[in-house]
Formats: sequence, C-alpha cells, structure tokens
Amino acid sequence: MKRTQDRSSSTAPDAAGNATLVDVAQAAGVSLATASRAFNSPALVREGTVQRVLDAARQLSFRPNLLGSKLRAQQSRMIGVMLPTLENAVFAECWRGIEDAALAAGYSLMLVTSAYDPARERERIEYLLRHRVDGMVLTVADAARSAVLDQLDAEGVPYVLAYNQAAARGQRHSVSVDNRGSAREGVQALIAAGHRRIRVVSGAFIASDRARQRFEGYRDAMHAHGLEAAPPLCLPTHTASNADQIGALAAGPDAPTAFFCTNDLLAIGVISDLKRLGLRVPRDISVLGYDGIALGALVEPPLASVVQPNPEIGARAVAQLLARFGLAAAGVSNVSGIPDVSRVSGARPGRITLLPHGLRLGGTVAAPA
Amino acid sequence: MKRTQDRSSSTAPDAAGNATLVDVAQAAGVSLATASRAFNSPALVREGTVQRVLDAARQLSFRPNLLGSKLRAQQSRMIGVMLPTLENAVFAECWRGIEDAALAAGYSLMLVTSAYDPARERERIEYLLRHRVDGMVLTVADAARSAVLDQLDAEGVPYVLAYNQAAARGQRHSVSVDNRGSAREGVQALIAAGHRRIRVVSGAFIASDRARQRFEGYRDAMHAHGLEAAPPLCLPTHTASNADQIGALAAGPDAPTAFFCTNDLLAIGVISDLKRLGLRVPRDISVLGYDGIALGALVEPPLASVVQPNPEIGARAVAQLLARFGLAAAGVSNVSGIPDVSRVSGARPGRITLLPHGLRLGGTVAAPA
DNA sequence: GTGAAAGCGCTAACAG
DNA sequence: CTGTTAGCGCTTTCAC
Repeated sequence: MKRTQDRSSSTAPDAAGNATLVDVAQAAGVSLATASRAFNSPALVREGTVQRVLDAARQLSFRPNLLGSKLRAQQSRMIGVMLPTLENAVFAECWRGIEDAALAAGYSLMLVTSAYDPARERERIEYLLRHRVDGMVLTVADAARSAVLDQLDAEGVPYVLAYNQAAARGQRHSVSVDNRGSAREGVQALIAAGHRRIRVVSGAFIASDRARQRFEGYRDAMHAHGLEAAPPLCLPTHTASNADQIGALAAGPDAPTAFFCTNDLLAIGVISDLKRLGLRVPRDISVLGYDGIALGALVEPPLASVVQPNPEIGARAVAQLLARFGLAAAGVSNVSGIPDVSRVSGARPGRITLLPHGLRLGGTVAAPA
Repeated sequence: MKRTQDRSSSTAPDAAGNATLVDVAQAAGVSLATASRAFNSPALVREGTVQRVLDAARQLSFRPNLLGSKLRAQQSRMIGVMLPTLENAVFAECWRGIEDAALAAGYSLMLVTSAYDPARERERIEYLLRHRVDGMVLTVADAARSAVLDQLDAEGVPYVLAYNQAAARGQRHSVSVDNRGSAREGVQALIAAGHRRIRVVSGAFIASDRARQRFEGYRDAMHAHGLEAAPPLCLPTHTASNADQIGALAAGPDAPTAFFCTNDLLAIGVISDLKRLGLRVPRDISVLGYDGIALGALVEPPLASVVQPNPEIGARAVAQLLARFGLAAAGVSNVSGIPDVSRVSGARPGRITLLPHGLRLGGTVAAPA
C-alpha cells in the first residue's frame, strides 16, 4: 500500500497546507519534477506551465516542506548563529542585522546562546552541526585560543566571527570594528578632555577577547601621551552592583578622574555605583563606555561611548558567510552602505572586515574638575 | 551505481563527522534499524549491542543528521518562537528561559522577530510553518484580534502565547502575569504612597494588548480610590526622546506627581526626559515601570517596577506547549518552582497560566513633594 | 520543456 | 532482541 499514491488520489490533502508537491503536480497535470522546477528554476519551465503549477499550489494551499528540500539538496540553506547572550543589547541589535540579511537572502537561521561559557559553546555548536547548518556566525569568548573554532576549521565548516577580531595573519574570518584602535581613540578623547588618571573597568577578561583588546587600546593611548597605564579592574559579573570595588578605586587623593568601561552595560552599572557613592557623573568623574547600544543614548546624561554599528556587524557577517559559500546574493552584499575597509593578508587568508566605529562624546564625559 | 553502498564500503566516511547511520551500523556489524534504536530506544536493544553501536559512532565521529530524522519522523521536534524584538530586554530574558527549557527537553528552536508588525507576523509565521515546527511560542501585537492566530487555530497548529494574556473564555493558551491586576496593584502602591494625580505613559496601544490591559489596571486602581483616570499618553516609539510631550504633561499646576509607564524601557526614557526638564526623580515626580528587566535594578535610583518573571514565562510557555503535544518531559514541567495558578474554563479550554508578579518599589517611586 | 527514477539520512512497522 | 523494507517530501541526473 503506497500511502503517497493513496493520499494523492483518494485522500484529499487537507486544507491545512498539508498538500505535498506530488499533490500539486497532479493537480496541475505535470510531473513532480516539473512542479519542483516551477518553484526553483522557473526559467527552465514554459511560462504557462509555471502558472498552472503556481495556481494549483495556491488552490491546495501548498506549503513547501523545507525539511524535505534541505535534506535532499544536501545543503540546508541554514545559518547557525551563536551569541554569548541576548540580554546585552549589543547582541540583540546584532541579531536584527543577522535576521534581516539572512532571511532576505533566502536563508534560515538557528540561534543559540553560549553564556560566555566555552563548554556550552562546544555543546551548542554541536547542536548546530547536527542540524546541518551550511555555516555559522559566531561570537566566541576567545577567538585566538578557541578549541571549538579549531575543530570547525578542521572539519571545514565555514564560519564568520562577529565582534571577535581575527588575528591579522590568521586564517579566520571576522567582522568587527578595530577594537584596539577604537578604544585608543576613545581614551585619547578622554585625555584630550584633560583627564590624566584614567582607569579601565572590564568584565572578566577570560570571557572576552574584545575586552582585552580594548584594554590594549587604553594602554596605547596612555603611553602615547606619556601617562601611566593602570591595571584594569575586572568585575566578575556585569549585573551585580560592584559599588565596593568601584568605591575603593574612586577614593583617595590619586583617584581617577575618568573610567573607561569595556562595554556599555558595565558603564551603566558603574555610573550607578558612582552615584550611590555620592559622586556626580560627569562633574566629579567621567565615564566612557563601549558598544554604542541604543539604550545609552536614552539615559541622562547620555552615555559617552565608542559606537559599533551592531546591526551592520551582523548583516555583514552574514553577507561574508554567504560570500564564503560562493553564493552572496547581490542585494545583500553591502546593505549597510558602509564601505568595506577589509584588510587581506597572505595566501588563502582569513578575510577580516573592519567596520568603522563612531565616538559619542559629551554626556557622561566632561573635563575633570 | 548506488552511492550509499559505495561510500559505506569503499569510501571511508571522512573524519568531519559525515558518517551516516548506515556507516555506523556496518562498522558495528548490525542493521540500520538496530543502530537507530541504539540511539533512540536503547532499552529495546541488548546492552552490548548498544555499546558496539556507540563505539562505532564515536570511532567514525558520527553526527546524526537531524534533517533526516525530522523529515522521516513526521515530527520535527522543533518549536518556532516569534517575539516582537530582542532589543527590549524583556524578550531577551524570555528567550533565555525558552532556550533552556526547549533544549533541555530535546527540542530545537527557530526564532524570528516581528517588530510589532502584523504583516511581518504573518510572513514570519509562514516561515516557521514551512520549517514544519511542531508548535510555536508567540508574542503577538494583539491576541484578541489576530488574523494569524485565527489561521493557526484553523490549521490546528499548537501554540502558546507568551506575555499576551488570552481571553478568559477563549480557546487560546497563554502564559503571562495578570496584566491588569498587577498594573492595578502597582498603581495602588503609587496611591498608597500619597499620589493622586497619576498619568500613564505607553507605547503605541495598537502594538500591544498588554499596554491596554495595564492601562485598564490603572483605571481600576484610580476608580477604586475615587480618583479620576486620565487618558494615556501614547508615544509612537520607545527609543526617541519624547521630552516635549513629557514636558507638556509634567508642567502646570495640576501636573501629575507620578507616571506609570507600561514598560521599563519606556520608563527609563521618561526618566531621562524628566531629568532634562530639570525634574528630579523621585523627589519631584515618581516613575513606576513595568516588566522588571534586570537593567532596571542596575540604574540609580533603581527603577520601581511591576516585575514579571521573564525567563519563567518563556520556560513555562515551552513546557505548556510540550504538554499540548502530550509529551511534556517530567523534568521541565515546572522548572521555575513557581506554583501554577492556571485558571481553566469551559470544555476543551484554552489553558491560561498566570504567573505571580512582583512589585519593586522605592527607587524611582517616593511620596509626592 | 518535460518526465521517470533514484535517493538525501533517517524512523517505524512488520517479521522473525 | 534484531533485520528487512518502505518510505518522509523533495531535488536532480538522465533520458526523451
């Protein structure tokens, strides 16, 4: 008993969109192959035939079963996305860019979060792999020494890093801003405003190579001006109130006049801690963030920050991955309108896209008292 | 030329995890069916055999192709998730609960955002349907008059609403807090603090049935105390600075002494606007938010808010969907530890889960001057 | 241009 | 307990 024939002959496919391509083909009086072609390569099919197939499909409220095509085509047209968390708006903004770009290009998405945890990174990537994603857009804790990235390379799975900035001479692909350079610029703006004693506040360094790179940028700026770079204050978690540590740092005669926080969420927390300590921002002390999340522009005073183009980072990461597939749809290759300042090095190099950053000053940054 | 045989006999499956179950079966000296069972129903297979299969799988770095099983099983074990945006932390927090609960139960996820746009809601849901998700967790603009929800009902696609609170006598399933009741409580707290002139600030009403329900709660509270409920101030967008409108509202002799904002993001914006107008919160004017996003506790003064258990809303929505499937894994049915205060009505009713809310007071709420 | 046939990788009767 | 067999819905040679 062949169920397929059964249902396509006697059993009417229910209205719920459960008709298969066989049903459509039959209703249109063509073969399965032609029906398929009418959807995927209409150019190969006579116009009238295409129309008949499309009509039949509408009639039966045919809904293509993507599971079938993805399996058969040996190409899932799916992109796996792994981000540390969505609760930091940076990544939520990035997701918007990813979703727009991928769906516009006809790709499906599968999202997982790693919570900055390497073990979970491994596990979640395995999950993506089992779903046979064609490639991935990833933000990992530490791109330079990531076992899971090495594994992906070994298996030949295409991926593009987002936010992680691939090493210049490495083989990895990435889309980010110039973390170190932009941080240097930000701190230079602090110095230009008159600050001399500047401290860095960061999340856990092990959880973010970006944080380390931004700290390097801070050192660059300090040294360029003959100032002493102080060690960073690494806070274990972004969300807890770290008033004590901030207080200890902010007290004393040689207290810093400005803080550079390696991300905006952290900066907002630090500003609150400072307020609780009775310090006014930016009157008593300045705070510069990093990320440029929309929320930063919403608070009062507006959060000064090194601004990343988050949705563009996501969109470009997708576009670059598509390019790696050799399939970059023309329409999505540069949706952002942002010029490509990629640097290419070596043979068969990793493609490193550096997107321009911005500087949002004023607000929480002012001249020292 | 049968490729399958070719590769399983002569061609060694490459190390990249491209071995198929056939390869594993062969390597283990069992049939395809037994290999499959060793993974899916090991209880049906002799222990030693299971072990041989598992060993062979490890040997070949076998990675099950979920596309194959999902297609064949006529059950994708995938849950489609549609949220308005992730850029409001409410939904990002909710996603965490969804991801944890779904993956723990062995389900895969597919996420899309609707941007509060009904047209996009339709389109994105169609996308999910084409992927043959078994069911969905959705937050829609307006659950009461949603064409797309009606369509889903008609097609018999199981879904559970998150945040949207299904009508008491309807057939829809939902997980949320009691929007109206909790808003009433929040406003009552304002009244208890001495406020009499309280205004509601909301996002676009059409984009959120929750906002309307929360406004009703405000009216309830005001009327219960013989106070006059004023119409809401509906702001078109959450992110723009609406200082002008807020300013107009906050000026004059009969200016409100407190604002109730229907979500936290909005509240943070309003507070900034107020500051820009030279008003101090809560000294000159109090602000109460709604959502209880983590960020609210981070700012100074802490944002007073009606607190929703966001990750639990997500986790419970998943659990309830699983229950609808008749498959709720025991371990995930009440991960949150929050008691189930569901109300059930009528025959074959929509199951409405109301999760307890909290009230975070102090901070931006104080007695009127 | 169109059709017939093979099969993507896997699960699930049905036999033994 | 294990193997044989028949497809899930679709794409894609290969013929005509």
